[in-house]
Amino acid sequence: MKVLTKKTDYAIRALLMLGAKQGSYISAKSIAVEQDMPYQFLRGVLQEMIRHDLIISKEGVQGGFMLAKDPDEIRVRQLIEIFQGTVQVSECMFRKQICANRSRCVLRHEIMRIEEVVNNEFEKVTIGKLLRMLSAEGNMRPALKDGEAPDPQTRQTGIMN
Amino acid sequence: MKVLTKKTDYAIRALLMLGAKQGSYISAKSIAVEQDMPYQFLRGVLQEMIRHDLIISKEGVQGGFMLAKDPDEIRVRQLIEIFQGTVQVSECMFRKQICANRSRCVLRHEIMRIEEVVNNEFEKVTIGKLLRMLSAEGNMRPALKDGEAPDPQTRQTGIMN
DNA sequence: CCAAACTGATACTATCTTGATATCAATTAA
DNA sequence: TTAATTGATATCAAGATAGTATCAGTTTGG
Ligand code: FES
Ligand code: FES
Repeated sequence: MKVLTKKTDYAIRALLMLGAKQGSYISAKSIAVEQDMPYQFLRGVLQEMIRHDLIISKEGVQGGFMLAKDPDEIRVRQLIEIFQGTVQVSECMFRKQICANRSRCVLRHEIMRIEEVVNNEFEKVTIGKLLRMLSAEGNMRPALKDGEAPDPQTRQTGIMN
Repeated sequence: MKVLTKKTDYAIRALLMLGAKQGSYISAKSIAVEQDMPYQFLRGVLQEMIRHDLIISKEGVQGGFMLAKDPDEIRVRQLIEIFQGTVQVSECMFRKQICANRSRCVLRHEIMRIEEVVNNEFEKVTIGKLLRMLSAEGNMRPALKDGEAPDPQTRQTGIMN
């Protein structure tokens, strides 16, 4: 079971980059290069976030993207909703035979409670919170220079594979 | 985001049927018919559960499947693990640039905590618990007779669509 | 003004996961 | 002995996710 898909993953990381340089426009290309994401794919993700008013854009030379709101108001929960849809229990359980009364179904009840817990937790995690953690712990890394290979050390330690 | 896949869904429902008639062998066919599941697909699910010692089987005429343990010891969590694998946060986040130190990463920390909460909750839900709820609330329904159409009333009310 | 650096929009392809089917051998009860 | 059953496995279909390509429109700096 995968909690975060690539789109959500890329979205969060892109937002963190924008959050780290608030006030200036950052191009999709620079994000893609620095964070090693597929350019066109990332662009789609960014456009989706524009539609949801999380970021704004400027076209043309020197254009790019910028946060549209306070990082503390951008919640991972919303990102998950945007890119992965709301949590669904199962297409269904217990069709005909069982569960004559849906509202009283235990399993359904349990699962909806769990769903709520998960949502509440992701609600608490904001881009702002993540940004503060990153800067506080000095985890921010310099971008790769042109043609430079990613540090293999980093690949193994700092990263979830 | 889908919490339970078809396999887990079918597994739970099959186990409930077995649990409702403990001590006798129930054939895959009768489960498939009664619960309206694809026969061969269900068989795969049942075999997987045999491999994990949740049920036992008897071959040949009058053969079928039977619970291998107390319903209270069959946990939805284990079923999810069997059919959907353990919860994965994301294939990865924050590769090169960010998260030099994986163990200190906020997001990772948050997500793992959430994962634990979810697992704990599903751990509590057992087949036995579900069985008791079902019988207590009179939710058990008679099987469909040959060629009989599912009650449309039931389709709309008793069921999660 | 024009070329280059950008985003907007959208269509397409590839890959992976899930869901479903099909087949054949082995077993067992009547 | 035959029909009902499971064991094992191979294959296919459908859907979701991931990634690519293209072209039109906008902006800026020379
Ligand atoms: S599981 Fe759907 S109503 Fe009970
Ligand atoms: S998200 Fe992977 S280590 Fe932080």
